[in-house]
Amino acid sequence: MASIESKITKAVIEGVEALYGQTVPEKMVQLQETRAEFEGNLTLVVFPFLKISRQKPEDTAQQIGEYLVRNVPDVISRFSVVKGFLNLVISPALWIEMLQDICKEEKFGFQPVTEDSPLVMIEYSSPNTNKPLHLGHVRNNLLGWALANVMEANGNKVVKTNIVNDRGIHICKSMLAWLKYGNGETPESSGKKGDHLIGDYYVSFDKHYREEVKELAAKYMAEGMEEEAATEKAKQEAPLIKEAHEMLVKWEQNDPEVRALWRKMNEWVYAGFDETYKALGVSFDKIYYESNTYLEGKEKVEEGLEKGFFYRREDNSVWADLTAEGLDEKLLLRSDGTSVYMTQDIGTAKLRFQDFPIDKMIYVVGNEQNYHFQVLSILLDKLGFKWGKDLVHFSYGMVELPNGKMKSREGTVVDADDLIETMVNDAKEMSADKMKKLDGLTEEEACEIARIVGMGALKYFILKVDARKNMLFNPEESIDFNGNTGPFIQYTYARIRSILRRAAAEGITIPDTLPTDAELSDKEISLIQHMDGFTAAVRQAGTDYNPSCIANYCYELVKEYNQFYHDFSVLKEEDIKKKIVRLALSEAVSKIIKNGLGLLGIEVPERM
RNA sequence: GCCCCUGUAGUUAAAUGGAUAGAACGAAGGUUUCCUAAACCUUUGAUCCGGGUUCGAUUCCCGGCGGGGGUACCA
Repeated sequence: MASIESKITKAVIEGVEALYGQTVPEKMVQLQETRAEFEGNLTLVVFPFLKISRQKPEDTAQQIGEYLVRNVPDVISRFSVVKGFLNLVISPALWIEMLQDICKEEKFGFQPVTEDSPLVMIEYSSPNTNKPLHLGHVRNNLLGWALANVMEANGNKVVKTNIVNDRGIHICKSMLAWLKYGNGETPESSGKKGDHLIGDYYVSFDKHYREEVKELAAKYMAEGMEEEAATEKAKQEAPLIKEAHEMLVKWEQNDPEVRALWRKMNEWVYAGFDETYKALGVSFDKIYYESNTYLEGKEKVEEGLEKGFFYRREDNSVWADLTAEGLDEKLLLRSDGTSVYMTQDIGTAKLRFQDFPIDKMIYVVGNEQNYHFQVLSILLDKLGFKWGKDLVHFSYGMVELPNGKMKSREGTVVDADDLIETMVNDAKEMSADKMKKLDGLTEEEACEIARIVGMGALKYFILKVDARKNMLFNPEESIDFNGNTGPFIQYTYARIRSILRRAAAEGITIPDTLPTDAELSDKEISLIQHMDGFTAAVRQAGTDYNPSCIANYCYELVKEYNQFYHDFSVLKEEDIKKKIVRLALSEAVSKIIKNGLGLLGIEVPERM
């Protein structure tokens, strides 16, 4: 409708000028879909013009309507006025034309990427290497992947990147526990996925550490300390944590043994992550490791110090004073010279800037980091990164469970691998009895469909929610395959494909030129009109950085098609023109579903 | 304390400042000689409170109340 809407917008602007002698900005022309209870396809809201026309809403609408029918009769065949709303009936031939465009265009609604397109880098996932991925990571990965697709569909060159937090005290904890309690266990010997193996040792460390703290605190209390102070001291003095710190120091000093173990264990974790990423269907163009970037960050901070952006305190720690920007002072280097989170992000930025001519940087990170990115933006800008000031923190909400927040220590995390397996298995069970109707499917094909549907359910469940909002993940509801769910949309796709296969078998294909004089029912027009909304949904997802509107759009479209599907027969229609139009409609809907879900990283099955 | 985000049916969640707030799940009922019933239809039920701007406010502004997050040597 881009074309229809812009035609009308132009005509309205001309009309207002001819009638009332004033040019109005395009923004004032508000066109919306006509509500089902009134006749018409598009509705112009005339309230904004009242000040110019100096007449009653009804009269203004009537005058504009008459002007349009007179001047663009090929676009608008007739109109009606309800209060301040001018309902326009669009000429049927235009709808057919639009339908044809949708069918022809392979990537309907997308903008082409050219050499001159801006380069957008998207960072997402960003795991720690001491534990497997959980539900929170799943939301991050799905959003990051979808956002990358959306940016590309809006005509940007996209580089997907991951920063792996592969160093620090937490990794040392896993390493230490493995040395102490591991008996040389490996992924091969235990049959565990590498990331789960390491995660288990992280948990094991925590368990032993807490025991030590408890004992030590009891000892301090026996010596007369208050409970709180005793616990605090015990946390710092426990032998295990001291050992872990020693290990971290050795790591920083490049101790060969520690480094070798670190490398070995990280490799196990990466192998595990790769499996999970593959199952989620996400990938990266470039992976950065914090062990390579944290030193760069220190250098960059020193540089900023020399230039006078930052200052050093008496205890040797380095700070940025952001009070002028209305923020606090922020630590950049600890008094012992070691780096913090912010330092590492600055170093990573430096490397990225060296590697790519980045025009825009998007960080997909949870909303608990809002303040961090506000500060990072200012710091990068000060340090001379041209994209620093406008960096986008794609800030998504937490995932909560019915019984509260996820906490790894309390064992209330939902593991990503478990979740994926459960979803796919449920899809398999679900389809087992439905599959009877699909003869000739091999076991392998049935499994593939179950995988597509199970993952579709999971992805859609997460992506349909506004990214900024915290969401509740109810494991039972997420497996639902009815209602506003991925499988519901996939099912419609499969049915349409089935219709098209049958039509092809009957020797009916959609011609390059659709019959422009075919009759269209209101439902068919409304469906074509909705299809065009896809373009707007893709644009909006790109400007708002919010994939959820695409998910909701697809659902609306499918719902509408399903009603159509039940009211009309596509294949049994005798009027060949109508039949072709309905086939074209079905084809167009299936194409949009495929493109739309594709943006979300959801596959569509040819049959299910 | 200060800063940021958020508040819509029992639940999960839509709505560039536009018409009677649109769905899904749940609950109750109905539809299949018909292109895939994983479908469709009917019934049930909601904008936290108080002001303001506007022809018009779920949306924007101010003040309460509720929920979440951050808050300087954790990442």
